[in-house]
Amino acid sequence: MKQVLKSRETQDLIINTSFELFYEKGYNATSIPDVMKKTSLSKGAFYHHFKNKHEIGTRVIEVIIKRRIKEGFIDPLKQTDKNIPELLLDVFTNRIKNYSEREKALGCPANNLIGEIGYTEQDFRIILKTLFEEWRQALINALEVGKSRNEVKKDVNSSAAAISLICAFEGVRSVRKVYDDDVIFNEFMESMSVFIKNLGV
Amino acid sequence: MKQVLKSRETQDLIINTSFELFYEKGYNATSIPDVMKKTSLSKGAFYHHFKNKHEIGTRVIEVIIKRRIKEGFIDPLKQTDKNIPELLLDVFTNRIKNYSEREKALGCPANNLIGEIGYTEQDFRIILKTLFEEWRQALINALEVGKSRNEVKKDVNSSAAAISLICAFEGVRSVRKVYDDDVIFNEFMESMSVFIKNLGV
DNA sequence: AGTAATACATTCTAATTAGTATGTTTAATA
DNA sequence: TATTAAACATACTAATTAGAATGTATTACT
Repeated sequence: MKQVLKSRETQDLIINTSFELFYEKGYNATSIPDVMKKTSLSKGAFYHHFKNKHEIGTRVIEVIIKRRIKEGFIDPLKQTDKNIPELLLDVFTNRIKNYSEREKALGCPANNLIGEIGYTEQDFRIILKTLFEEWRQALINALEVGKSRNEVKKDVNSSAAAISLICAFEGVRSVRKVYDDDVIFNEFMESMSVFIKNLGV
Repeated sequence: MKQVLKSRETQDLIINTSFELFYEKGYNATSIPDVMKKTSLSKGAFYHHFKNKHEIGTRVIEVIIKRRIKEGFIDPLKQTDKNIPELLLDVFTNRIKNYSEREKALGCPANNLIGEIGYTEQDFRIILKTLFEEWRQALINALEVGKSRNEVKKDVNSSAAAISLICAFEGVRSVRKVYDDDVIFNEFMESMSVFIKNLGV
């Protein structure tokens, strides 16, 4: 097999496996031997491709977590031909409805990582900030389009509403982890729906 | 010094120190030696008073985290002589305004712990669930009192609104960790205020 | 074809960890 | 006051960890 391809494949395997373990056990509770045991590769393979644990942490955020949020939350917001309040409702509630039991129980990978960030690991914070900022801008843009088409009230503070939507969503995924119960999601969606309708004209 | 008093004092010191380190570095990233170095006591002292790390984890949640949420969020909700929407606004926004830089940067201790919970550590989850449920009930009760006094719309789903308030609050403390910026809190409070006002008649 | 570089595997070290076993001192009790 | 038990401290073990050093097979290059 071609070297560049093989190398790429191995790196992807390590990144994906790391993500799975970070998601299941947390970043700090996952060791490099843990990861490499699951890949059936050796420790040598890891340190050939990555400098240290911190580097795989950043790679996981940059590659996997970023992709998940982009595909799941940011890209769908670009369908600005749709009615904006309806689009928002759809993005935030349908996403929740389609979560697997595993995703419900384990919460949001990005949010879990944030929970683990203290004064150390500021690098992770910076990358996540950029990602959240992109998400926030996509929401602001959608709301502004909505205003211009008279689908969203003119007096809505788009930036504030955008932050609130993100916070509420991240919050419910945390709280749902504690409850381990679909009632939480259902009641949250009801309130979310009221909140979004109140943004509309 | 009396033995029971001395013992109690030492346990409190270990619990408080553990909380501080769990809060700053996270539960998994904090070791027992870390804690005991900070108390200036020995490892022997720790294992004389506690069975293992898991036990100090549960004690920290039961004693410190529970007290913080009770005093900061649940007890204030019992002033049901006040106008309910105003009370809610006060509890949720004033709390945020008074956070220290440290508390802003480190987020909510309960939420951080939730982030670290995976399939393992289900014990932590159960204790936190009871606490959140108490919080939720206090909110539901306040909203129901508000309805009975015609301060809150009759068609508000109290349970759903309660969950949303909790989720939004936990969410903003997560997101604020990422942003490291007061703008987030200010905009969140604006949206929170709109949401709460929409609950009122 | 011969040399070099890459992709790993194996082996090692040094540090850190949870937890135990065994002291020693201080306070309680009979 | 003698005995006991509690509150620690010290010293240990065994496992796990991050990461380095070194070896080997495979691919790339000249």
